[in-house]
Amino acid sequence: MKLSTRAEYGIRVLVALAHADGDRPTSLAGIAKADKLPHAYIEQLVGALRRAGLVTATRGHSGGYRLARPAEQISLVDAVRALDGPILEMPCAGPDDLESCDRPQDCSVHEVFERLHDSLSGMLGGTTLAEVAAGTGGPPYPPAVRRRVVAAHAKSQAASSAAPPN
Amino acid sequence: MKLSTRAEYGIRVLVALAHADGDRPTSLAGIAKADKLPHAYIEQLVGALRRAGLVTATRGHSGGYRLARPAEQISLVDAVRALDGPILEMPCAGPDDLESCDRPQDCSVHEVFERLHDSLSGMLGGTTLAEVAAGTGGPPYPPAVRRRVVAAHAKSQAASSAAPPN
DNA sequence: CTAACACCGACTGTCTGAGTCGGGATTCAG
DNA sequence: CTGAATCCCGACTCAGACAGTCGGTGTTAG
Repeated sequence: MKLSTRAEYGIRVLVALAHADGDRPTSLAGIAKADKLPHAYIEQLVGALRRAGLVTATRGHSGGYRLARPAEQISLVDAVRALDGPILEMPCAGPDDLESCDRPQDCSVHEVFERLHDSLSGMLGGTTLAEVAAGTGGPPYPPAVRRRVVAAHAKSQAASSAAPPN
Repeated sequence: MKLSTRAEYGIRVLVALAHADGDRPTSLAGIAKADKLPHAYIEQLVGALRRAGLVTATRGHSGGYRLARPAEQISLVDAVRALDGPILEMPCAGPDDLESCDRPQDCSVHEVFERLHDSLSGMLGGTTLAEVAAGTGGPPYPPAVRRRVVAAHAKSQAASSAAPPN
């Protein structure tokens, strides 16, 4: 399980744009240098972001990119989808394509994938660029959830004999 | 973002074992045929599961595999870790390796990855084989969470101009 | 002794992710 | 009007991982 560098870099760029959100566009070259990202590469990423309507570009001298909407209205799920496509790519995840699962009748795993998908897109969809840029890495996610998550984590750690971290 | 087939098949095998949880071991050949999985392949997967202490094997004629612990005590996160390694593989996710992030100071994205990781391992760690096998795809996850997740999903769908499903 | 099973290392093919390259189109400054 | 700074785009490369396969060995029950 991993997020592609496309998504990662893309988000970094968006965050940079959210930060520099003056009225003048920001050049990719600047972001690339500041964040140590390969310029030619993020160029193509940001193309996807533009086509998805998340950023707007102004060309020519002293041109650059701007967020297309205020950072509070751009969620990470938008970014990831624009860059990586489906959030969870599986033969039979996703809330819609329940039928594409070719396993005979009782595909019990199916529901797990769905929940996984929901979990992911819920978390990503619930986080806006503004929050990330502000450093408050996320929305007011009730601490109870966090606690439960951590507890489950710890429990399963204990259960497994010698589970490696991560 | 995707789960490897290793993890998927591995979970399927585990579920099969949980189902057939009599006292006699179950042969891989049977599972492979019943579930239409490549025999030679899951053989190596199940090796990993054994080495991780999730299943035990008995060799020889009419041998096979058994769950090493009751299905209620095996969570999906155990399985995925045994099969795929780290739950979320990133330069700078994971609750522990915060330092491996080489970005200068303000790696704001960092926290996002951590939350993503928590979200994933929380969901996986909170689901046991028994629940999956029983078809109740998960623990008594409070419906409130599910609702919030779906709402966020819908919201972000609406926000993006024409976001594709999944 | 043989068939059914687990076990193992090595091997292969395909695909995708991560980036590069070279050029074109646009705009602004001097 | 020339040149520099941008965005824009398609084509290309290259390495590594993933998904399997293969051939053979060890072990046990009937």
